[in-house]
Amino acid sequence: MCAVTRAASGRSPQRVRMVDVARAAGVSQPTASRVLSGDLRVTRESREAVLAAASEMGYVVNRAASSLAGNRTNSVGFVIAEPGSHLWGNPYFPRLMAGITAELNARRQQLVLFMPQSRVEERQLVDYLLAGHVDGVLMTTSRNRDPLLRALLDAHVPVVVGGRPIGIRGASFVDVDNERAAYEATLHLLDSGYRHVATIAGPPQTAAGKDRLVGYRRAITEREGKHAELREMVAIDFSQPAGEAAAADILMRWPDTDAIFAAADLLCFGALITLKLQGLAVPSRIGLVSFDDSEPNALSHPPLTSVSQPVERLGTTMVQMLFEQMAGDGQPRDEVLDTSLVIRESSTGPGA
Amino acid sequence: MCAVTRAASGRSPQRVRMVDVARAAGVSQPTASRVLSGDLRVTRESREAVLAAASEMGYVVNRAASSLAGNRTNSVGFVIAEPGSHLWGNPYFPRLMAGITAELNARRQQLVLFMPQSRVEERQLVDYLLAGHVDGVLMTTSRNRDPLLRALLDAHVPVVVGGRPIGIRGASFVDVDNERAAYEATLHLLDSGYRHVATIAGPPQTAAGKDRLVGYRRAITEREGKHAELREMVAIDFSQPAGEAAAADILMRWPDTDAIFAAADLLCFGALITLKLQGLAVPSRIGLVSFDDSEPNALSHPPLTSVSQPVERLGTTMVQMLFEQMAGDGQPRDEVLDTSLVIRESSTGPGA
DNA sequence: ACGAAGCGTGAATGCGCATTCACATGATGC
DNA sequence: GCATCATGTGAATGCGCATTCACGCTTCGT
Repeated sequence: MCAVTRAASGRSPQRVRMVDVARAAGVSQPTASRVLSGDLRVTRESREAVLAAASEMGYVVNRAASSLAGNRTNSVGFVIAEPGSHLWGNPYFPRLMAGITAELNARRQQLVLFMPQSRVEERQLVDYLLAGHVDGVLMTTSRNRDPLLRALLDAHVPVVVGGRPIGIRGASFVDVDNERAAYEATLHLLDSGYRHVATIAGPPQTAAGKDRLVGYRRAITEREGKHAELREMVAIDFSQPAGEAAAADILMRWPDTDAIFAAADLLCFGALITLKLQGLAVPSRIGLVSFDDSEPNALSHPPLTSVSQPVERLGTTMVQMLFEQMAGDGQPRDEVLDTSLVIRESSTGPGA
Repeated sequence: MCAVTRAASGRSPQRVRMVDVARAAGVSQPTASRVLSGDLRVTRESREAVLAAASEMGYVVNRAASSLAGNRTNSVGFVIAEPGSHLWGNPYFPRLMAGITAELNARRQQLVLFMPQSRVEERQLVDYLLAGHVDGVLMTTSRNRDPLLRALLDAHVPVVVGGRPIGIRGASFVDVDNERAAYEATLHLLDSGYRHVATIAGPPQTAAGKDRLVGYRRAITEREGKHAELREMVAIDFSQPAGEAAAADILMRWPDTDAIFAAADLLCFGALITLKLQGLAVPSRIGLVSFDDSEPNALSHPPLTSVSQPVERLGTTMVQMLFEQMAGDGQPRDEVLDTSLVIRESSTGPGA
C-alpha cells in the first residue's frame, strides 16, 4: 500500500530513502544522517559503509524533508536590485554570479534569484524574504539608502551586499579597494610620462563612482601639489555613449589633455571611439587606463591597460561572510579585496 | 508586521502554522489548505474566514512542508549554459529573466539559478537536476547538440528551451521568428530605396545567426531574382569588435554597398563605428538596420532602426509551456513569437 | 582501581502540510 | 417519497529527514 502510494504520486516509483541506505549499510538512520551531513562523530567504518551504500543505490537527500526537519531552507536569495539594466552591459554580473554559485554549490545550498522590476514587485519580494523562504540574502544595489536593504536589516535577515552600500550603515558588505585602485591607475599614467591626466568618473551616487574619483584626486594632488589642476568629467552612467560624450567634453575643455583614466570599461571604450574619430593616437598622443578588465580590453586596438578586479572572489567571499553571519553573532562586517593593474599598450607613454 | 518579523527568524518558536490559522477561522486544517492552494471546493464563508485569519496572523506557508507533503519542489531551475559570457553584453538575458521571474512569481514558484562554468560543474548540475531537486528546467543554449539538454531529455525531466536548440530534436522551445524578422528588415531597406544591401551575419552555429541570414537571403532573392548578389559577412561572435571588422570587410569587398542589415545590436554598433571612422554618413550614404532593439539604439547617432523582440514574453511563454508540459502528456511543443520593426533615422533612405 | 568524562549509536519524536477517505449535508432525479 | 448524486468538510495518515535523549562502550584522571 505504501509502495503503491509512492508509485502513484511521484515519477520515481522506488525513490530511495535515507532509511533504505542506512539498512543497506547496517546502521541506523540517524547515523546515516550524520554521515551524509558531514558530522564527524561517526566511526570510519560506518561512514564508509553509508557512503558506499548511498552511491551504489543512487541516493540523494530530499531537500524538502531536510529543510522541514532542520528548520532551515538550505537556500539563499540573490537580489539584483539595479534600476534598469545598465550594469548588465559589462561582465561584472556573470562573473559575480559564477563566484557565488560555485561557493554555494560547495556548500550544497541553492541560489534563488530575484530581479524586482518595479516597486510593487519589490514590496512582494520583501514579504517573501521576510517570510523565511531563504536562510539569508545576497544583494547588489547602486541605490542610495536602498529600501529593500533597509527592510532586510530591520527584520534581522542575514544579508551581505556586494559593493559598499550608500547611505546605510550596519550592513555587511564585500567590496574592492576602488580608491586605491584608481590611485594606482592614475599614478601609473603619471609615471609613464603623461602630464595632464583627466578622468571620466562614474555616477557620483554609486560607491564605485565616488571612490574611484577620490583615488584619482589623491594621486594628482600627491604628485602635483594642492593646487594641481583636476580634470574631472562625470559620466551620467557606466555606458559607452556616456564615455564618448565625456571624452569629447574633456578634449573640448582641456585640449592639452594627454591621458585619461576611465572609471569603467564601457566608459573607456566610448572614450576610445571619440579619440579615434578625432584622430588622436593612443597611446602616443593620449594615454588610456580603464577599470574592470573585461575580456574585450585585451582585444581592443590598442589593448587597454586596466584595473583588474577579483569579481569571482568577491562572490565567494560574499557567500562565506553570509554563512559566518548566520552562524555567528550577526554583527556586521566588511571586507575589502585588492585589485591589480594589468598594463597593456594603451598607456606605454607619450610620443612613442 | 510583528508577526511577519517573527516569522523571518525561522527558528522562532511561535511560528504560525496552518492549523493555527484554521482554528482561528473556525475550520479544519485541510480546509485551510484548500483555500490557500486555490481549491474551489470551499464555500465562500470558509474561504473568507481563512484568508482573513491568515492575513491577520501574518501567516505564510512553509515551502519545505508543502513540498514534502505534495511530492514536488515548487521550484524550477534556470540553466544558462552559454560558454563564456558573450551573450551578457546585450540586454537579452536580464529581459528574459525578468519575464521568467514575473511569471514564476505569479505561480508561487521559485527560480533556482545555475551557471555551470566547466564540464565538471556541468556534470554535477545534470546529477542535481536529475535528482529531482526541481520540478522542471528552463534553459538557454547556443551549443550544437548540447549534452546537458540531451541528458535532461533522456531522463524525461520537463524542460523548455529559450531559442531553438541546434542539433537536438524533441525539445520544447520558444523562439522568435528570426527568419521573418530578418526578411522584413531587409525588405524595409530595399523599400527605402537602398540598392546594395549587405548583411553582417551572426555565428552560423547559432540558430539566431542562421535564421537571420536565411531571412536576408530570401528578401534579396525575392526582390532581385535568383542571380542577385548576396553580400554576406559572417561575424565571429555577437560582439561590437566583430561588427567593426565585418563592416570594414564589407566596405572593402563591395565598396558600393549602401545599406547593412546587422544581425544584432552590438554588431550594428560596431558597424556604426566603422562607418563613422570612414566618414560614411548614415543614413544618406549607408542605411543601417539592427536586431534586438536594446535601449541604446534610440540614443545612438543616428537612432537605429531595429527589429524588436518580445523577450519578456518569451520568458513568460517558456514558463507557461513548462507547466503545461508538467501537467500534460509531456509531448514536445514549440512556439514562435512575432517581432516588430521599429523604424528610426538610420534607414530613412539614400541621399537624404 | 574506580568513578568521571567522552564518544558512537539507535529508538523515538516531530517538523508543517497535502492527500485520502468517509461522512454529513442538501439538491436533484424518478 | 426514497434513492441518487454532487458537494463541503474533518479525522487520520504519511511525506523523508534532523534532532533529542539515553544507553553502552571506551578512555582518562587521580
